[in-house]
This record gives sequence, C-alpha cells and structure tokens, in this order.
Amino acid sequence: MAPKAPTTTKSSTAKTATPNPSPKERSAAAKARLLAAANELFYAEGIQGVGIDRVIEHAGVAKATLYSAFGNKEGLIRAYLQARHDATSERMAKELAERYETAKERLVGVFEVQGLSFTDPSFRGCAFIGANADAPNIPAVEESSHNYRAWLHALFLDLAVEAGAKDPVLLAQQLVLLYDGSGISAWLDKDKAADNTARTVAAALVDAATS
Amino acid sequence: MAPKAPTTTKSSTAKTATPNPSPKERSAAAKARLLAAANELFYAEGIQGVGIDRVIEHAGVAKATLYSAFGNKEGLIRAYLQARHDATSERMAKELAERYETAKERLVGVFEVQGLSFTDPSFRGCAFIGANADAPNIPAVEESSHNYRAWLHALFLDLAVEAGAKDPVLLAQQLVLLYDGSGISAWLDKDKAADNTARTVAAALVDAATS
DNA sequence: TTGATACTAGACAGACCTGTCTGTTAAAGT
DNA sequence: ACTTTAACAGACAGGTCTGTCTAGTATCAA
Repeated sequence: MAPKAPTTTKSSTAKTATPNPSPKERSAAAKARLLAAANELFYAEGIQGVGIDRVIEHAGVAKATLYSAFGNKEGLIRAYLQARHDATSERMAKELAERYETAKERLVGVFEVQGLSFTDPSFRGCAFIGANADAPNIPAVEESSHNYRAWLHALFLDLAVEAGAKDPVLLAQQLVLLYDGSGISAWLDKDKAADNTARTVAAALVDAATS
Repeated sequence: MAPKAPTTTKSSTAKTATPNPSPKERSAAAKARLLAAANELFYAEGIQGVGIDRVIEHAGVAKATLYSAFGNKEGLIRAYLQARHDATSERMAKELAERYETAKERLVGVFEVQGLSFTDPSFRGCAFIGANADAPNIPAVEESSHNYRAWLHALFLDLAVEAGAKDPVLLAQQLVLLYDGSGISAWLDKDKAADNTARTVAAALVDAATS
C-alpha cells in the first residue's frame, strides 16, 4: 500500500493536464470514485443493504471524505440516482440520434436502445424501481424517481407529438407500459429478448396511431 | 390490555367451534396475526426496513412466539410471500371465473381484475418486484419470486392456448409485459387508470392473435 | 394434582450501522 | 519557510438489528 508517488518537486503549473493533482482535482477524483463505488454497490445489492463502510472500502477512500463530499448517506443516494438518470438519458439521446432518422423510427428504437443494457451481466432492472422498493419514504429517492419518471414520459410524449400521432398522450402511456414491462421481464425472468417482444408491439401501436 | 377471557371452566370439547381456544388453536391464531402483521409492514415499508420488533409489536405477540412459529426472519419472509402468491392467484381465478365466459375474454379480463387493487390506498406495486429489489440474494425471495413469475406466465399461456392463439407463447409474453408495466405505472406514476391503457392494448393483441 | 404445552414479557449478547472526531500526511500557494 | 487545504486511518458514541434465553402464566390431558 501507500504507493509512494514519485516526488516530482517541479511545480507543474499546467492547468489543463494533471501531472500532479491539485487539491481540487484530488477532491474531485475522490468524489468520482465514491460515486462509482456507490453505483456498483447500491445497484447490485440495494440501498439499504449496503453500508457506508462498504462504499468507502470499495472506493479506497476515508470515511471523512465521503461525509465532506456528500454530507450524509442520503446525499450519496441522491447523487447516485442523479448520475443514473443522467447516464440513462444521455445514452438514450445519443443512441437515438445516431441510429434513427425520424420520430416514428425513434419511438420504436427506444426499445432497441433499452435492450442494449439487458446483455450486461450486471443488469439488475431499473435502478429507480429498485430504489423505490427498498428505500421508500426517503426524500432523495422520491424526488429522483419523480424526475426520472417525468423524463421517461416526456421522451415518449415528445416523439409521439413529433411523429404526428393522433392521440400522443395515449400512445406515450402505452409505450411507457411496454418499456417498464420489458425491463421487468429482462430482470426477473432473465429474458434478454424482452426488448424484441416490446419492440414488435410498439411498432404496431405506432403504426396504428400514425396511420 | 390482557382482556381476561371469560373463565368458562366447562371443558368445551366441541371440535369445530372455539368457545375456549385449545393450545393448537391459540398457536394458529398467533401465527395468523404474525402473518397479517408481516403482510402489512413488509408490503408497506419493505422487508429490510422492517425489524422483528416492529412485527411482533404490531401483531401483539411475544418474540419467542415468532421464532417458534417461523424459525427465523427468512421463514417469516417466505410465509409472507407465499401468502401473497396464494391470495393473488386465488383472487384472480375466482374473479375471472365469475366475470367472464371465454378464454378470449379472460385474457383481457386479467387486466381488469389487476386494476381492482390499484384503487386500494395501501397499493404499493407488486410485492415480488419489491422483495427482489430490497432483499436480493435471500433464497426465500428468489424461490418465491420464481414461483410467482411462473404462475403469471402460466396464467396467460394457458388462456392463450385455450383461446386458440396462433403463437400462444408470444401472446403470453406480450401480455406479461403489459401486466408488469401496468403495475409499475399504477405504483410509481400513481396512474390508477393504467389498467385501462393495458387492457386496450391487450384487446388489440388478442384480436390480432386469434383472428 | 401433576405434567406437558405454548404463550407472555423482557433482558441479553454480538453484530452492524451512521455519523463525529482526533491526529497525521502530503501537496499548493504565497 | 509557512500556511492552508484536503485527503488519510481509525477510534468512538449511540442506536438498531437478529436471535437466544430466562422466568412466569394459563390451559389441557391424565
């Protein structure tokens, strides 16, 4: 342990690169390691089932660093869920933009992008469903889930409007049902092809709504 | 407290009624109260978040009685999930038999029966999804969930075969997606009309598969 | 009357959890 | 050279959890 960093006494004042980390950079790195550890452990074993000690050990960080960076466990939970939300929405936007042209294609393509995560061996269902089940009544969980659900509905609703659906609200609700159901089957039934099932139904619904 | 049962010294040896509870009857009553308390608390607040002390206090029962009846907490969890499974499957069978005649009607009717629970103020989503999220890696949870999922799939598959669907396996998978999605939306989005959305889509899928 | 059974209340051990605090080390800025 | 910042390791307090154990009580059967 204690890798004894090479003592480069030369004060490297370069601002962009990090030959020698400044205090602010060290702090940011510790925060990122904590967030990565929380993501792995909370997602795999649940929020209540993972203690602070497990997180800091996995991150290789002192306990005081966690409390300095996030305040308390709820702060870490909030940051974990926020990072999940950001990663999911950014990946979805990126993949939809790269893969499809029209709103109609994207409405169906959402399920293909969703299915990309099903083959990940660490896949364990939607993190927000899990957080609501194992840590209800925690404000950070309720608020983050509310934001996530709003994003998911808006994703489908915006595309449904853009695609010219006759009843975009109804179409979006139907597709949300399929999206959640697909995630549940991929998780609990270990059905890695659940996205195909959902996509087929979604295509029929989109066609019927924009005929 | 201690309601001081009327001391009917007469040894009532009647076997069907219970004028004075025998030890076996007292034991069964305590077990039933424990199971009811576990059902309320585990379902409302999660399995990990509810301690043994809360359960015995809510049931009005001593701690030793719980450990004598269920062995340990996992035994209580197993009994709780088994009771949930039994209640759900029995209610579904009963309501489907009372309300509908043909397999086609019942395939769609499942969603109407599911929706009956959405208006219950204590509704908090599927108990097995919740248990898997907040207490993974517990054998009692894994086994009970496996049984429940098998029941759900068989429910739709048997009806799909009976209705003469062209691809009953596919139809059953599609309807399972809708069923799970409907429960998630009713829970997380507090959309008490999610069963209507699901039922409309289900009707279209059943029609298409049996045309 | 006596013995067996099954509940009651509650203390207890041992583990774990969150959050605070002390003291130390290493680097940046001045 | 000196101060400031922020990480480190780890002890600690106060609480909660599961599961065991001791004792006392009430009922039934013989």
